Amino acid sequence: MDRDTSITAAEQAAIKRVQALGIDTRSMSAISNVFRVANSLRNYSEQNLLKEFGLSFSGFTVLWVLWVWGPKESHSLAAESGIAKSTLTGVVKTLQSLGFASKMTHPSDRRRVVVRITSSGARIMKKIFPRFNQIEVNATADLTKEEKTDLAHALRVILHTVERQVSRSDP
Amino acid sequence: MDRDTSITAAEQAAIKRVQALGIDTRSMSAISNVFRVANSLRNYSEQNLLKEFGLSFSGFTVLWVLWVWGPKESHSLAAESGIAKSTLTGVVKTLQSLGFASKMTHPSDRRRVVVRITSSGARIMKKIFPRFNQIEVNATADLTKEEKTDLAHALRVILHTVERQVSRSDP
DNA sequence: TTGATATTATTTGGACCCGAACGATATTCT
DNA sequence: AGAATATCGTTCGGGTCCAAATAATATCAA
Repeated sequence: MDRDTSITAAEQAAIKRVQALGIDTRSMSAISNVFRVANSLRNYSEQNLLKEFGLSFSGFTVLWVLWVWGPKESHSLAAESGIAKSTLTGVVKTLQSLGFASKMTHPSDRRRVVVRITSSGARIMKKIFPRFNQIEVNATADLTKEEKTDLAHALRVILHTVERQVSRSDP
Repeated sequence: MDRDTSITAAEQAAIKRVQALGIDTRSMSAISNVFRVANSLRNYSEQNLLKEFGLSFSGFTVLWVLWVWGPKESHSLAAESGIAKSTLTGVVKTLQSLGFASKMTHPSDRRRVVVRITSSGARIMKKIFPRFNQIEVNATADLTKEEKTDLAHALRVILHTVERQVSRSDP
């Protein structure tokens, strides 16, 4: 089957709407489609995979970070997961109630908290992640290897650019 | 300046963690970076632009859809905005309180509701959107025109692929 | 040593987010 | 026409999401 590469009606309407305003539609198309794909895949994986284990996308992300990195302190766990510290408190509470994560106070600083994945959490992760990856494989099934590599590459460039701007406006 | 195209430490750790599990790391890298970029840009634009107008990213998206398409009924407005109908109720309520949107019952079917952008909302949108586009331009500043086009293209292919899968598993 | 300052995670308040249940309205069937 | 069915948007309950305020602990200063 020929793959479908057409611009959606929404994107066409958007371009038409802004073309008189001096908008860079090339950048707009690139970024707006990032949001569309992320949203679509987030919903899809929550519905068709994560729901089955009582996990939200954020819960899955946090668990994934713990699985990849091992035990982590709250502030870096939140940063790595892309959520605020205050949000992390709630997400970890949910993960604890599911038995997938546990908390302990830092051995030398009682303000700090170390979060770790439980063996049950690791077992679940070993089951979920291949299925999550299958969603990733299916989503990119109509791209060639080179296109996938180029896609990841371009997104990394954007990520570095944005992070540089964030850190510059941070103080 | 040479652009930074390096893989982040997080991505390296992730690849190392799953390489023994038969995971397709190429697809993983492509998709996980979509999430990272979307999350990063969403937070950035909320913090540095939308907050100033009392808008959430979702509120901005809904207003954008109304601006592009004109008045819309709730169900299609929700679908086009990528949120659930129940979520839309609250978001529109917020937009109303800001004076950016208004609701009316459908002329021939009193179950339905038609949402439209107000003139104040349109005025705000004309102010916000060029600035939002500037964020998009900055984010993609280190990509060539061709790379931006290819990026949008690849993302559209993914979008079509995912939507096809969704519609197939829908009933 | 004790008071001031800084750095943790948590709580709070309000918005978002979803699916499921609900009530109102339309449509279809007999 | 009247009853059953379908289709709207809203409400509800529970989790996520954030910044700002708070509480607990650690560090610095005098």
